[in-house]
Amino acid sequence: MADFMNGMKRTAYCGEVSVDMIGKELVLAGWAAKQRDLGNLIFIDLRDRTGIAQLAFDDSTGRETFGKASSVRSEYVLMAKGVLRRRESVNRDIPTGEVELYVSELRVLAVSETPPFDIKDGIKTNEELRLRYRYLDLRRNELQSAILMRHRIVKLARDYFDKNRFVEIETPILMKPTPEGARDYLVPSRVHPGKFYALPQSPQLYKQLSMLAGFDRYMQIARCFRDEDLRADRQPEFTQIDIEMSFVDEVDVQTVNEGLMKDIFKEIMGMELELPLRRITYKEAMERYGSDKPDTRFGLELQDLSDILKSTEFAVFKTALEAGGSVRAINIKGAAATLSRKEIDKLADVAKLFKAKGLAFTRVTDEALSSSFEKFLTEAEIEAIHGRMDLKTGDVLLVVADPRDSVVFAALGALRLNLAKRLGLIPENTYDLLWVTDFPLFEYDPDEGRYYAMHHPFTCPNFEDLEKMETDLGAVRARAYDLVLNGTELGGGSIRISDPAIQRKMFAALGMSEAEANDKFGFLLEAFKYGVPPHGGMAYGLDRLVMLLLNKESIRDVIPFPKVQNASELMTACPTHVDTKSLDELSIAVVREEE
RNA sequence: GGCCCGGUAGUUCAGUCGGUUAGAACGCUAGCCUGUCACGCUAGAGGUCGUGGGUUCGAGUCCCAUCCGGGUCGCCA
Repeated sequence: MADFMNGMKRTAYCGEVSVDMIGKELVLAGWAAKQRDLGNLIFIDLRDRTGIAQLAFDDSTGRETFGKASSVRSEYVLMAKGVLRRRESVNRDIPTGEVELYVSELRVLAVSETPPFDIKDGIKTNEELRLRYRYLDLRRNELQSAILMRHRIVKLARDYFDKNRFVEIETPILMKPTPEGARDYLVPSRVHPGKFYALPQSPQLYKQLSMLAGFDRYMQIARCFRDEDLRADRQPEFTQIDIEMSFVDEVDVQTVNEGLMKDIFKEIMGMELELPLRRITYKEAMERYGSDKPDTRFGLELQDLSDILKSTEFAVFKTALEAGGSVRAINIKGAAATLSRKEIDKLADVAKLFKAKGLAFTRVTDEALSSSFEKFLTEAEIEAIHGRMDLKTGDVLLVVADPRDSVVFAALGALRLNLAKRLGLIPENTYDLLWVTDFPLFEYDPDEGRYYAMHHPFTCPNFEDLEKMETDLGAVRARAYDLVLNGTELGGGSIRISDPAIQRKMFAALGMSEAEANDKFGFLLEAFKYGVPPHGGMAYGLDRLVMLLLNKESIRDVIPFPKVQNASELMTACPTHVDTKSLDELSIAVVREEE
């Protein structure tokens, strides 16, 4: 049976014992990371969340205590009282390596089975196993420091916004389903058979109503839920740092958030951020980087060749241009040596993944120039392209043409990232933070044949584009902005519509009747009759921020208890079946279920 | 829903052209060991080769299906 803790109180953390505590009697507590039994001499590495301290036992140690020490195995929970002394041989690899606790009393508070994998940093264990035993994986320093960084960022954000007179307001977790946008997680109502709540995809409407209520500056560390497929940087349940402000324009919101970023980079990373941050428009981001979340840590920028080729006879380019599309290219400087014909064919597969029909190229080596398309062009066209692209010996030019600009951007944008990674063009330990502004208000869905709100239907149009709300939806710009870090969207926000007339235009543009708008958002429209301050806000993905700051590949590495790709949790094995009684109470009949 | 990658002792992996008793390291168990810290030495245990089916004289290896995990496209207002 395990020992009790009675009468013993921890007096120090393992990682914090130091030479100036030598001679003091201390009580340490933690997990046995390692036991080294040398016969008449035993050492135990005791681990807690601050680090490791060495416990020492020898033949002057009481027989019972020595016996316990020799029975200790990995992950036993121990409490040890003793006097801190200088080690006979110092370990320079750990901060506490000059001292050890010479133990007079040892309590084994809990034994442990041999853990299914080693609990140490840098292990290469299969993630499935680590997730099944997440509580063991979380004992590792690597994960502990990620969770600690989360804590520090959240604390810092709360302090920062408090200092700037923001109020943290808790918004409901059970709320009205929102039919547009991501799929909702639904929660059945027992009291209202056949009716459902939804978990929030974001506290959007409540934070806007908080502005209407006069709180003026709102913030929340908000848990959000989206029932969509997962990715390395996407979980069904995630955390946002969510804010909303009244009597502000875009720059006011951005300025407050830049201040937070500056504090985070300074306090967490020890880096000075230059403010104001760089701003580029959506249009420029797409044209130069082929992405609305451009990674600008490296070049490989896109160039438009459409004007040079406007009267070309080459069918591939000609049909793209005649249909209103474009021909664009990137020059991969000096890559001819590394990119063989075969490699370029593989790049074509990448482009095809993004619906490009093919990838045209020119490869210039010392020996020869090989090109998939130049034989179809005139001398003048070739010369103009080489000039604009600065094409020299050793370079590889990649060209994508398509009737849809979006395909050209997506394909070249993906190639750009792919090549930068492969060729090692991305500098390490560089954090490139910028605003992308002037997003389009609408996005066309060719399948449905209609426009959707790119952000959400409460995003304010740019006033200069108001008349286009009736004539040219695709050209209307939104007062929306994204914060981008190293090619990942960290957060986004907008100035909201506070004018009922503009809101009506918005719903009309989305093909939503007045009745439909009232049914879905009636409470908001009603509220907006009673004095709406101009307002706007922003939300950041906390998980992504921590992931990027720690240079992790996956968001799972910074979430304490994450879900796997099929949205289940391996440790508790949820979701799960529920008993018929529970379903009956909810008036729910299951028509199809998983084994 | 589509495509791609992976699954062999507790863990990380190797396993040749389909061939006889499936290996290594670490971990684990036992014994010895007074300055270790990747302790050392000796001995030992440990396998449904993800699962099911098929081809074959013979399958970890080939084929089909399926499960699990990862990446990605669609999706993510």
